[in-house]
Amino acid sequence: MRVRKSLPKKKATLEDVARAAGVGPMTVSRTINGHPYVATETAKRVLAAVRQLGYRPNHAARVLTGQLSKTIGLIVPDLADSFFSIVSHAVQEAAREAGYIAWLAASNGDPSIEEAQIEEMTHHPVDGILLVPANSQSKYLKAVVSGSTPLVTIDRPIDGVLTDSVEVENRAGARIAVEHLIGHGYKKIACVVMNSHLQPVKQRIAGYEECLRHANLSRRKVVLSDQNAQEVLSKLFASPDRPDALFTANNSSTICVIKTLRSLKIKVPRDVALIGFDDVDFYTLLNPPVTTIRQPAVELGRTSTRLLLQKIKSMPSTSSARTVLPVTLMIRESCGCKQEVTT
Amino acid sequence: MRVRKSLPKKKATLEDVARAAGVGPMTVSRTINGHPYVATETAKRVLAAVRQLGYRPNHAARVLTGQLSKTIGLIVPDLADSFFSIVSHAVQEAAREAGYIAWLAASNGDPSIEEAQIEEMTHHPVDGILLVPANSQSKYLKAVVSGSTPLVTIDRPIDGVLTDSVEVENRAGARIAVEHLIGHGYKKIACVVMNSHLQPVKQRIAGYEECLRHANLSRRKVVLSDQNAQEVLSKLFASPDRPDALFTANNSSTICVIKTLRSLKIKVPRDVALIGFDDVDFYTLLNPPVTTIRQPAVELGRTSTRLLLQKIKSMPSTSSARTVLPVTLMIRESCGCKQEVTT
DNA sequence: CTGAAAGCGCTTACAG
DNA sequence: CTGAAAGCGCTTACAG
Repeated sequence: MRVRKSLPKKKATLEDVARAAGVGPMTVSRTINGHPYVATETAKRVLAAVRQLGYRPNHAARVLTGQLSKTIGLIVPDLADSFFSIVSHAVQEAAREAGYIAWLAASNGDPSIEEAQIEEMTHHPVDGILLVPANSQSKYLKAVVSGSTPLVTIDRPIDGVLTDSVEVENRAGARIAVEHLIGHGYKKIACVVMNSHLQPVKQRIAGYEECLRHANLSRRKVVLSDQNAQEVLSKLFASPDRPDALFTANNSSTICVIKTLRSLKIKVPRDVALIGFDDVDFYTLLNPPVTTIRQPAVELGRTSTRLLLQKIKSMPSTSSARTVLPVTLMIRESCGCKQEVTT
Repeated sequence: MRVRKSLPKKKATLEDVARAAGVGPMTVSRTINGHPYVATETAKRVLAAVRQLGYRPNHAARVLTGQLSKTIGLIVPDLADSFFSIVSHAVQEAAREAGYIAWLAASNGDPSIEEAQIEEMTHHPVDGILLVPANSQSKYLKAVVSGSTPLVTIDRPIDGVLTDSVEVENRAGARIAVEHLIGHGYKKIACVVMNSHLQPVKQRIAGYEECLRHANLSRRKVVLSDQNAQEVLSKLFASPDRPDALFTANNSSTICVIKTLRSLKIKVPRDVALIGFDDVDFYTLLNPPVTTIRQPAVELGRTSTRLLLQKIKSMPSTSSARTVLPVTLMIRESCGCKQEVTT
């Protein structure tokens, strides 16, 4: 813990330090920035003065002279969402460890808010932006990609342009889930989705279909909204070929389905099995505990931050790449597996 | 959506605009900042030039001349925590609406990280800081409060100094919870806590004790950790006067208790009733749904942001105040209440 | 209503 | 190894 006699009214400037150390401003600047060619003796005097005055370089002045701002922007649809909040926390941490500040913004999934945030960030300026695009088709985003601010997308790519992106194995993950259901002997596996316009969800659907086609089983995609869930699912389960298993392709659909099945008195996994994509801690507390595909949220945050920071250092000669992170099947009970009650 | 022919390599400066508009730099500055005394005709020309050049004021330059940075810092223990992530989202939103940037940082509950973050923020500088203190007793924090950066604490006060703080009715909320349990006829109500060093938790315990003292019932405080939960609770329920109801004073203890009771085959509410402090969406999905005291997380974020922004505007003549937000009893089934299954 | 001057605190060349 | 000069892009007084 630093001790300070009294909080100085005016913050010390580089010149103050120079005067106190009896050197020129440049020597202070060089010392602080770890430049070579500073006599060890001089450096000591400067450092002493810095400590004594509690000097901290003025950020604005540095930026004004063309230095990096050491700030990255992160834009997610919703900071309160469990998945994005984990990603955000990881980004914040990785940024801090690298001496970077994280400017966090939420778009609420609104492309116009997203655009305004990006405009602000690029002009502020930040050194780079981490983005979970609200709309993959956005023309504006395409233009940003070819702009001068390094950008890395998280979870979702931008259509039609080559960007650095960090995603998860959506397609393969869906296949793993569906294969597991097939392994249980289920024949009528339906895929339930909300927000089916999102890239990752589309990929999960593709994985689902691919897998069933392979197994020669019939496919059935059910698009849900919070409003029509009751009606759609009750119809689905009243139909002659009602499904014996469900693959819910994202968190919101998993929750919606669980709620609705309960009110319809359809028991999981007795009446229908269930595997969801995207894991949430609370799923272990549900009855039955929900089997899911877990996404590496922390890794997503750390990896994308690292990538962006690299890109910032090596601009503009960098080529873009897609990084795909593996997912894990978390076997619990909603899929039909039994599980011992262990502590 | 703004259209740009080509992304200009160099950003336009105020002087560029002045030249394009055929006026002096000051006139541009005044126009942009909405000062009076600019001829409407001139203003029009300036604005046209601004638009045409895609001019955006340079933030660093403004800050360097002593303007507000229009940035506030928010430090929470954990961005991934459901409660703090909701608060953070609200802060971010309220800040954006006011034209402010939110610099989000997580302390991980570590006072030394917290201190480093605050130092960085104050020197950056930010115009103000929103803080969920990791350690209420910190000497460092006390010093910060008397510093020149406006500070508002969220959820937890700083001991021994007068700060602006926005909290919730911890004490009264606990009383409401315990009174509800008493209303059910329970006589042996234990209070289970984790992290009992935190101010809000202490207040909840105080409310619990106050209420039971009033009702002339015996008190019993149980301090839990994830490691000893199994042992402590099994002992508790093996004892002759085992509790017939539990008040879990925070989210982590609620979850830990629910998990442990399950593995001990103790049914809620049949064998023991339960009310938790701090509500989480998922509690509605548990069996039984958990009755809780809900904290107004969004309001906490919005109110504290508003307060901080006010303080920034009116510094330094402001007096400090504690704002206490009301909580709500969310009656579900773990307390012993029956509930119709409604959609 | 408008503008030229000076300065915010730093850093990048340029000279020693 | 060290320093004086100029400038980053804006704004605050100060003059008209």
